[in-house]
Amino acid sequence: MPLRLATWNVNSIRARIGHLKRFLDEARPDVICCQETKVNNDAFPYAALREIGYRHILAVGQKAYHGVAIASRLPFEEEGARVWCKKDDKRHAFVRLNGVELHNFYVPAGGDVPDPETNDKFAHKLRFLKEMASWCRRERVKERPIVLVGDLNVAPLDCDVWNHKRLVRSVGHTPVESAHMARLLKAGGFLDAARHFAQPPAPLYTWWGYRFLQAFAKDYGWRLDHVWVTPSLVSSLARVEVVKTTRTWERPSDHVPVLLELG
DNA sequence: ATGGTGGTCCAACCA
Repeated sequence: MPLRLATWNVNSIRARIGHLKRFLDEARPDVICCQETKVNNDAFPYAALREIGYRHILAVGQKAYHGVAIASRLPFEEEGARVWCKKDDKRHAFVRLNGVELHNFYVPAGGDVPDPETNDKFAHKLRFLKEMASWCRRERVKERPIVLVGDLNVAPLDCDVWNHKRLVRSVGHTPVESAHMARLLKAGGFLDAARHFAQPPAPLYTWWGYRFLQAFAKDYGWRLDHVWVTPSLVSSLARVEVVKTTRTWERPSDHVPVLLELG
């Protein structure tokens, strides 16, 4: 039975609930993983999602910042969340469904200056990626059927940003971040599923910033949102699609959804 | 070289 999964940094699930419902109606994933929900669990829009068939919901939220959620048409066989870097800032949730473990991450953005000595946010980001890698080794992630998705806030390849040369010193695309991500991929034995279908040097982006108004029109994008699978799931990979159209909707999230289909 | 916008929640932080 095919399984359709989506990941989307919605940049506030309450501000984006209309877009989220529209996307779910059009793309019809079985499961959606959201990041930056920016809402406490007691104010989470459970009813709006249950009304359209996503009856199983795991919200891991807090007020104003961060927050992740998983909403599903299929029941969860297990669910949970983990604290990373000893900061309980709601950046991870996981469920098991159809025998597949699904991990939803929101990696710290890292601030403006790519120097861990002077910028605590950048140091936190690197620590977070390192801790993810040691978790992969400790939990023997590569031996299990796992899908890891989310806003990982790193565009690791030259063709993951609109201008590599110009952005190579910018947070999100520095060599040190790309190296951390490469080690994480290796530690979990993950395949970067989006790049399985859109091989370099094909450009592929999931985020176009708000600050420059023409960013989307000029395709000044970054690939910050990722869908990875462990080796036992590689043979069932059917499709990955970046759904750019949501970025054209009124008052959009700066990120767009990524769809993953396992056949 | 700089600043630009958007969300949360009403000042200032984060992205």
